Parts: sequence; C-alpha cells; structure tokens
Amino acid sequence: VSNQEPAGTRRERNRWGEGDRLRREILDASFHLVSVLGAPDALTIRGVARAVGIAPASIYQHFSDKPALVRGTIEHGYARLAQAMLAADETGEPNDVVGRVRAQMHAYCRFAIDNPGHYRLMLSVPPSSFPGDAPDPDNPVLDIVDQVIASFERCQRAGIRLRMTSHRAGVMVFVAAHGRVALYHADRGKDRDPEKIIPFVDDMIMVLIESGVPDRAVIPPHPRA
Amino acid sequence: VSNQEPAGTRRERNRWGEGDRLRREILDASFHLVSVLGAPDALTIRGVARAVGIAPASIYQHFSDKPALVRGTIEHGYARLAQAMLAADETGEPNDVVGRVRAQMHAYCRFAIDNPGHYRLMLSVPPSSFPGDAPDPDNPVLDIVDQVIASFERCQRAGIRLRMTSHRAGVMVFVAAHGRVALYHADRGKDRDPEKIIPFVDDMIMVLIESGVPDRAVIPPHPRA
DNA sequence: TGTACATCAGTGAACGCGCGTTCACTGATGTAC
DNA sequence: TGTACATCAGTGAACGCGCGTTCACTGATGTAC
Repeated sequence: VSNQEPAGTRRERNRWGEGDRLRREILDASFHLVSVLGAPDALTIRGVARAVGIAPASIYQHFSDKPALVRGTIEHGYARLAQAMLAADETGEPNDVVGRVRAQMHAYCRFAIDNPGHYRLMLSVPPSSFPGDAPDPDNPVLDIVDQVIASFERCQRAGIRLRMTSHRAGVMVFVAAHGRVALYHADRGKDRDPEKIIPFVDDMIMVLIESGVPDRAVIPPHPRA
Repeated sequence: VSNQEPAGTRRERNRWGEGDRLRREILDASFHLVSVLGAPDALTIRGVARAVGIAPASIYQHFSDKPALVRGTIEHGYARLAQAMLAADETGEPNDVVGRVRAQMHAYCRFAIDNPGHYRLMLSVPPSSFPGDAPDPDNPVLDIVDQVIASFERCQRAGIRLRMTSHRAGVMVFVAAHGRVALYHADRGKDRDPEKIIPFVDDMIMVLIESGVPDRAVIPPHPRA
C-alpha cells in the first residue's frame, strides 16, 4: 500500500468556512483507496489520513468514528454510481426506452470495471447492523436495482413485451451485469477481456425482450396492468 | 465475535500420526467463522485459534503464515461447493439434462444462502497476487462456472436449443444466481425472502431455453457443432 | 524386557507493529466593541 | 482604528489493544538396540 500523495507536497489548510472541503477530500481518498486501488485493508483512519496528507486526528472533525467513515465512503460510492447511471439514462433519445436501459447498464459496467474494490464494499453489510441497532431498512444497492426495474416498466408502458415481470427482469439484468464484472475481476487468465462485458449485458437485455424493439414513439396504453 | 467453543470444553490432543486432523479442524473453524457467521475480520490466526480451542502458535504447524491460512480456507469452501453441485447433478434422472442444470443451481443457491460470508471471500482476489508473484492462472470460481457451461453443452447435445451460446448461458445463470443471493443478503427489509430465489433462478434458466423441454431420452447428433 | 532416544502434537510468553481514539495544543482568521 | 476574544482548521504525542510471528519448551508416544 502506497501513499497517493507525493512525499514533498505540502497541504495548505482550508480557509475559514471551507472546512467541509476536507470532508470531500477524505471521502475521495477513502473511496479511491478501497474502490479503485481495491485494497479494503487500506480503509483505516490512519491509511486515509496518510493518503490525504493530514494527521489521523483530523478525520475526527468530520467523522465520529471509523464505522462512520466506512458508511460515508459507501454512500459516496453509491452517489457516484447513481449519478453516472442517471446521466446515461438522460443522454440519448427519450423514446428509445430500450436504448436507455442499455445505456444505464453500460454506465454500471464501466463503473464496476473501473472500481474493482467497490464491488466488495458495495454488498458488504454496513457495520452498524448489530442486534440492538436500528433495523437498517434499505441498502442503497436496492435503490439502484429499483431504478433498473423502473426502466423496464417504462419499456412495458411503451408497448414492449418482456418474457417475465419487469421486477424480475430488472433484478436479472442488474445481478447479471454485477456478476459478470465480478467474474472479470476474478479472472487472471487470458479470458480477461473488458470488451466482452458490454455485449454480454446487451445480449441479456435482448433475451428478456420478447420480440425485439417495436415501432418507436408509439406508446399505447398499458397492455395489461 | 464470540468463540464457538464453550468455555468449559477441553480439547484432547490428537494421537500419533493423526496430527493432520487438526488441519481439518482449523479449516472447518476458519470457514465457519468467515462464511457462516459472515465475519471476515474474524479470519485471523488468533481468532481461528480461539474458535478451535488451541494456541495461536499451533496454527503454524499446518499453515506457514496467514495468507496460507486464507488460501486454505478459500479452497476448502470451493471444495465444499463443488462437491454439493456435483452431488446434485448426479442425483436425478440422467437424461433429464435441464433438470440437472436446475438441480446444480439450486445446490449453488442453498450453499450461498447458508454461507453469507462465503460470498465476499469467494470473489476476493487471493492475497498472494503481488506484482512479482506467480501469475495465478485460474480462480476456482471459474472452474465452477465451467461446470455450469458444460451442463448447458450437455443440454445442447440432447437437442435443446438455447437463445445464446452455451458459454454465455452458463455464465448468465451462474452470475444471476450469485447476484440474486447477494441481493438477498444485502436486503434487511421486508422483501428478504429466501423462497423467491429458487423460482428466480428457474425462470432464468427457462428464459434461456428456446422452446421448453423436448421429448426426453431422444439425444440426436449435434445440431450444428 | 528394558531403556535411550527421536518424533510428534501442541504450548506459553514474548516481540514489534499498526490500529482507533483522546487530549491538550497551535496558529490563523474572523467578530465585538 | 485598535484590540481582546471567539472560532476555525488542524496537529503531535500518547494510550491501550489485538494482531502476526518466533522461540524455547513440554509431555506423550513411538522406535532402535
């Protein structure tokens, strides 16, 4: 594990009222350590402080303890991912509902490819879930799955038939993409090719659609529900 | 984190020539800690020693260092999983090739449901992969995926048509099941229902098959390759 | 059969290290009057 | 305008802890002669 700050660089402190900027710097460094470099052991108060170039004690001005830092890092990662998927959805033609599903999933794959360690962090149970604690009602990953499901519902409203419920289709495409990238990261051999991931996901989406893409811009009333 | 040995129990040492039994006990305890209890932080030399009821130094008679213990634990887990899937494949009627795919995947789901922590351990890059080390040619997870792919190839040889290549179908079913269980484990809310997992996987398999199950016991020559 | 020795299975105490966390502090920048 | 004070942004040193690892050891069980 190496510092990402060159040894000579000297941090200059933030000015009055800009103390919150350090919080972002901490989260960026923390996310970078665990997600991009893929070193979950580096997600320590001291490790993050080293990466940012501050004293370990300075972390405590922004995070009450280590679990709070971990939670913050996870939320930071999900916020980035959700934003990337939403941006992909909004690019492209509004009526091309299938293309928008694909664009979202492509954005997901790019994010997952670029963030090997995010994968492990993503589905790790938040460390606040002790028997006595709050019931932890929803994991942010479920929000992202819900967004994919909503995109399939939009397809159905546009008259596209799926081979299963939109809920199930959304879950399937998401977990298939997620797992496919995980397999890519686990592979150290010759089959490790990022170019194969996008076609895989496209194929998955097309298999779930019954009869290809119908005429665009024709949005009939709900077929059955 | 709690010991799994009741405090009063006294281990009696193994007899001459049976020293290897401790190795199994260590692996069982290590696997149980990280996979069943889902506490990856408990996979420590001292933690495993506590669980087994031995001195930390005793671990070193069977594992040269901590990475060796981690590798051993991962291999132990894969061996169990592969055995469970193979056993499921061999149960059931030999000609029911689709049923055998389903049986294997059901076994996978049961294993993954029962071993929440295995999920994280499974796809973690083995800690021996430093730049200078051996190239680590194959991750055991790929062997399991290959077995699923082989089962789909068997389906094709039996005359069943798939909506994609058997390779892609095998990867899809595997990663879909894997991800679906991961979502189940990540869910702390009301949708957390293990009964929904098997139908999900069955649905996935059926979607990949073009026209249902043809007449059994009729195994025509290879359709196209 | 006895006995010296080798091997086996495992231990107890110690080491140095990095960790999370606390606490009193420092110096710069703003505000009250 | 000056000046006392409050606040901000962040530090340095110390603490106790659990970790991985080493080392000389202990007592039981086997083997050689």
